[in-house]
Amino acid sequence: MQIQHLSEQEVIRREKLKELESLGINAYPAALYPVNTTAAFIKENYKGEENKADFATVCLAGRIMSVRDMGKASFAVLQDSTGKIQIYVRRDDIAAGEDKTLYDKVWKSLTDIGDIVGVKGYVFTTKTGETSVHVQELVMLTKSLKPLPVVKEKEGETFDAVTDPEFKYRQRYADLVINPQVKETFLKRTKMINAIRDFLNEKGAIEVDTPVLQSIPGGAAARPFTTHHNALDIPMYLRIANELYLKRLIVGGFDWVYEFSRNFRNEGMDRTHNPEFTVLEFYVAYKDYLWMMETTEQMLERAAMAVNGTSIAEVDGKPIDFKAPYKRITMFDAIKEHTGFDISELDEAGLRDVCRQLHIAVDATMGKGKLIDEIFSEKCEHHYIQPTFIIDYPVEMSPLTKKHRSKAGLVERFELMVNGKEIANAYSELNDPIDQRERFEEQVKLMERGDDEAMFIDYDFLRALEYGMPPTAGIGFGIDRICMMMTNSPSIQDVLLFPMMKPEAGDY
RNA sequence: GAUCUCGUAGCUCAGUCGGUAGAGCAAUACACUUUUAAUGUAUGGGCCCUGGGUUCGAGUCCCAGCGGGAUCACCA
Repeated sequence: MQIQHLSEQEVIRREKLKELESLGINAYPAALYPVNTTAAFIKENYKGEENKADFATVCLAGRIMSVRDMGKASFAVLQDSTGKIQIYVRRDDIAAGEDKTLYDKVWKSLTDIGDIVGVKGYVFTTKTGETSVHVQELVMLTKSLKPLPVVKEKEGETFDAVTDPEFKYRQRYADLVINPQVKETFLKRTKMINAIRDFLNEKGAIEVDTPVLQSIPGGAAARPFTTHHNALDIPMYLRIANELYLKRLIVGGFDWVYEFSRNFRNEGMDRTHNPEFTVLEFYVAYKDYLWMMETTEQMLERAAMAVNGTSIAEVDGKPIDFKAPYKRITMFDAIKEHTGFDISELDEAGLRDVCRQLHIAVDATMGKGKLIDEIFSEKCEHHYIQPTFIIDYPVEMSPLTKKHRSKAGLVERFELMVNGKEIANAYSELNDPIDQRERFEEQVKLMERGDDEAMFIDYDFLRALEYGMPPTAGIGFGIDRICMMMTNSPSIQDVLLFPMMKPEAGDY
C-alpha cells in the first residue's frame, strides 16, 4: 500500500472533516441535491427588478473557488459545470436563530476552497453590479481534502496560473477545475466531432464498430502494439488502422460506413504524435477520390463553423480558412514547384540522384515510393498552410489504392495538407483482387529488404475482395490534429484529456 | 533512442562567490454586514526530485538515475 505523506494543509482538512462529523454533518451525503439552475443561466437571464421574481428560489451546486470574508458576511465564488457565479453569505440569514455555528464554524472555518457545496437563495445585484446569489441555505456536498491551486484573475489577467505541463496532463481533473480554457478546448473537440457525425448521418452514412484487437494489423504502415490472447494462445495486435475492416463492410453491401477509430502505434511521441489517437475513416461505394475531395471540403467547413462560428481558425497566429473549395495540386507539380526538378519520368536511380542534389539523406532500403515521399516531405510539405489537396501519388507508396484512370504509374490518391501537416489521406480504393494480391506481395519484398513498416498480407481481406467490392472512395482523418488546428492548440496533449505519460513514482 | 534544458512550501517563483532556506498567494488565528487578485495584524508550513562524489561545509559544483519540456531521430 502506498504511504501517503500529508502536507500541513492536508492534515488540517482532515481535521476539519472530523469536526464536521462531530457536528453531525455528513461531508459526503448520499441524497440527491435538488439543483434547479446553473451559474450561466442566472448570469444570462437575470434582469434585475424586471424578472427577479423568477429567481426568488434558486438552488445550485458547485465548487468554492475563492472566498472574501467580511466578518458577519462574506462573498465567495461558486463554480459549476457552466461557469462561475458569486454568492453572498450573511450570518444572520444562514443562521437565523441564536446558534451561529453554521456561519461562524461550518462556513467560515470548516469550508475551504475546493469544497463542493449546495446553496439555496435568491438572485440579486450587488452595488458593484455583480449578479450574485444571496444564500439562505448552505449545505456541504463534498469536502475537498487536497488544496486546489488557487488561480486568480482580474480584468482578464490571470495570476499564479498553473502552467506546468506535467501537472496539467497528469492531473487533468485539477487542470479542468482551475483552467476554464482547458474545458473550453475539450468542449470544442466534442462540438467538432458531433458536427462531423451529424454531417455523415444526414448523408445516410452508417456508424459501425470494428475490431480493435486484430490478428493481422493491417491498413497502414506502422509498428503495432502486441499483446496475447490467453485462451487462444495466439499473439494479437492493437489496431493501427481499421481500413480493411470497413472495406469488408462495403463488400457486404453497406454503401457508406464510418468509424471514429482509436488507433495504436508503437512509435515515438512528440507534439503531434500520441501512441493512441483517433482517426475518422469512411468508405463510400460508387464514388471516387474526386467526389471525396468535395465531401471533405464540405465536412471540414461545417466542423470549423461548429467549433468557432466561422470557417477561419487561428493557428499559431495565422488565419487558416476551412471554407470550401480547397486548392488542388499534383504531387509531381508540387515537387517541381518547390525544387525545380521534374521527377515524373525518373526511375529509382534518377530519384536517388535528385535526392543527392537536394541534400536529402536516403538509404538502401528505400524504394521509389519512399524516395518521392522523402522529397515531398522535406521540400514541399511545410509550404501548404491553407488547406490544399496533394493529388495523384506514385503507385509504389500506395499499396491499397486504385491505379490512376489516365496517368500511368500513379494512383488516385490525395492527402489534405493544412498548416504544413497532413490531416487526411484518401483514395479511390483498390478493388481488383488480383492487383491487390500483387501489391501485398511487393510489400513483402520491401519487408525482406528491411522496411519494418511494410504491410502484412491479409488473406481474408483478399478473399473478401474476390467476392467483389464496388468502386469505392475512402478516407482517413487525423481527428486529433484537426482538433489542434481548430482549437489553436500547439500540442496533441492539449486536445487529449489524458495524454500518455510515463508512470509516476513517489507521492500522490 | 540522442542532444539541450528544467525539477526549491499546496500554487507561482527568488535564492549572489559554496556558508544552517526566501517572497506573494493559499493555510492557521483575530478584526471587519455589498466585497471582488478584498483589506489589516500575527503565526505555522521545506526529503531544495533520488543516489553517489568533491569540500571543513552543497539548494548551489561534478557524476549517475528518475520525471517534465524543447530540438532531432523515428513516425501516413
